[in-house]
Amino acid sequence: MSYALSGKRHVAPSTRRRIQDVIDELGYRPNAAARALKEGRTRTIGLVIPPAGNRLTHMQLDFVASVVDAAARVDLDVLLSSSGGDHDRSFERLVSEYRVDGVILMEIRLEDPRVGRLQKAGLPFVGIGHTAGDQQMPWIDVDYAGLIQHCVRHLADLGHRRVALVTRSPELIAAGYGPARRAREGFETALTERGLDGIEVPCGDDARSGQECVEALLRSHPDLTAVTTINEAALPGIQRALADTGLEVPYDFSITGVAARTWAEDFRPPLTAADVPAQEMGEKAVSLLVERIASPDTPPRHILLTPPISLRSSTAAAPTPWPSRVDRAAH
Amino acid sequence: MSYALSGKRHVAPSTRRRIQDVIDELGYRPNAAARALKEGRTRTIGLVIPPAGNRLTHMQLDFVASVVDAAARVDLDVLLSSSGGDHDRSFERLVSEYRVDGVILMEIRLEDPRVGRLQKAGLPFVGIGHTAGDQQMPWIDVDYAGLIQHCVRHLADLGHRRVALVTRSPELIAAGYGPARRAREGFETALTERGLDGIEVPCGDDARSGQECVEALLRSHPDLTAVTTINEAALPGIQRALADTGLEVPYDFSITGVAARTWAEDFRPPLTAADVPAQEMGEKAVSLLVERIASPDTPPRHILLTPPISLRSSTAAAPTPWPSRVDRAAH
DNA sequence: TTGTAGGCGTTATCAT
DNA sequence: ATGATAACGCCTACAA
Repeated sequence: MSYALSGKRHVAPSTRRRIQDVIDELGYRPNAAARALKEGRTRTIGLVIPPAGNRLTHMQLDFVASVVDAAARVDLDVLLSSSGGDHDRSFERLVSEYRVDGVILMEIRLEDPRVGRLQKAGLPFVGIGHTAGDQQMPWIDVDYAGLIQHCVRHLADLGHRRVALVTRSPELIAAGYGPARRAREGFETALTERGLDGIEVPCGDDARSGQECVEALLRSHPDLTAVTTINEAALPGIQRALADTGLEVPYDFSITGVAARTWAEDFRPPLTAADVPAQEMGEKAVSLLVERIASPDTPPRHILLTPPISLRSSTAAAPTPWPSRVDRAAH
Repeated sequence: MSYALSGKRHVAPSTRRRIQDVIDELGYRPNAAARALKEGRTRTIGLVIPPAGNRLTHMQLDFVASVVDAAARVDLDVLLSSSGGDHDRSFERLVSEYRVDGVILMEIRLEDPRVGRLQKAGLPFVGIGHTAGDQQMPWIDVDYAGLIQHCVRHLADLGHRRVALVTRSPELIAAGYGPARRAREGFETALTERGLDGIEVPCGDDARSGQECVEALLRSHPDLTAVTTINEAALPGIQRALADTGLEVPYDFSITGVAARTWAEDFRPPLTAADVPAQEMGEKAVSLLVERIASPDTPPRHILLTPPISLRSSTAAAPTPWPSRVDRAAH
């Protein structure tokens, strides 16, 4: 077939013309599978998302969208696969049938069997999140420990003495979910450092859980004056529970944490929080993967993102314990 | 190669054993591209999502997740592609390089060039949403017209005389976005039918826009007592604008519309709304597509979903015009 | 029951 | 400058 006219070698205008006519007449379209077979690569990357049961958070959604975007920019297609749950077949197909040139693995667990699987298959991949061990793999992660530590310090500086950390669901924690674990580390570090009282509570990824969780918290710890969280989906519920209890943010109660920018800005009042740079993560993940595909034997790079904490309006000085709520009227 | 032992024909245990040994030793793994080339199908479907710029709504997200899920259940992979914006190359690759066996096309416009493109390519597809013309294509859609009509009737029954329809963004409407158009039809039908005053306002897909939009609405139409909407992303803003104005839902003001179940339930108070059955739509879309791929010449089926309107707590009798807000204290 | 050959559509190489 | 040919890996029909 005289198809080397994809610019590879020189061709006479007349021939080019003739070929074009044939293409038009026969409605010729190139076949990706044949090309993939010949070239040994698919120009497709796999994106492994958490199972659909656990609905994706905004952060994750933004991340997926930005991966698709970044991939499209370098002419890569994205094959979606949810792993975990009952359809691990999908993941297995991805890694074992040469369907993709590389994989982006979301929601890595501290001990994650998928990592070993990918390594055994020799398929290039980058993780979103990192495992506990020192496994040789490239990853991108958000520095939850540092961020939460920073948040708690901020609260301590404002005079809060007892703060709570609202983390993710019990199941996720039990499964060894990195961000939850590392948020805890940062939380405890800051607690010790500043001599604060802290309480950590797991919380489902939805408004209802957030509400119940904070209600319970306020009942059991009436002296609580601040919360920090990595659970953005719980935020509307947290807000609601506070409002229902008659606590006004930030005068009576401070909130801070890490969340997608939209959520932080949509919070009322706007949330003092580290804005997870989902867009940036998506772009970096793709370029890291592309790099990895090109040279699989380079030592893996790690990118730990520490977005700045945007000071908005959800944190303020701790209410003075006694007499309490009238104080601020005096200002 | 002697591995028609994928169950096709009978094979002696000894041979099978021998082959298995070789497989293990060489680390043989089947190659999807080769299979696709031979079989003439890819076992992959394409899912065309709106461009990442416009962040996906929860409805859309739920839909994507359920498509991935349903596809996995029948061992199909999902190739993601965002169309519109600047990366139409991605869409073009999808339709013209035999990368997928069929396509699910989200966010169909009333006049949508992609439909013609797919038809010309002879690629099976199903649309989420339908075009204006009588184009021969299978689709699944939500009956926005009927739903909004129903919502307005409900408001009329409750005594509301002037209601607003909060629709989607001006750009989307200008682009001929079906749901916006059809919501308008239903709105106007109900208005005429019941002799109500109505006003339709476009609104961006985010909380901020929702808030601004309702604030403007309340300024320009002080006698407004109810809103119906198809813009779920605007809901938090609508809620906020009302609260800021001191209007209590549902006593002073009623809200209803169509939204993902989560949003309706998370609304405060819980929203009387038609819950978009995203999950069901995803499953149906996949099975419609599979059917279509199997027999492309069958006349295309259409599925118009009319989910029931769940009566929750965001609608109530219109406040009596004069004297107004004290009335309900008397109850 | 098992081995072998040919072709799916592409592209790279070799010959013209 | 262009036409012919082989090979990527899988599947299947046919031969042994």
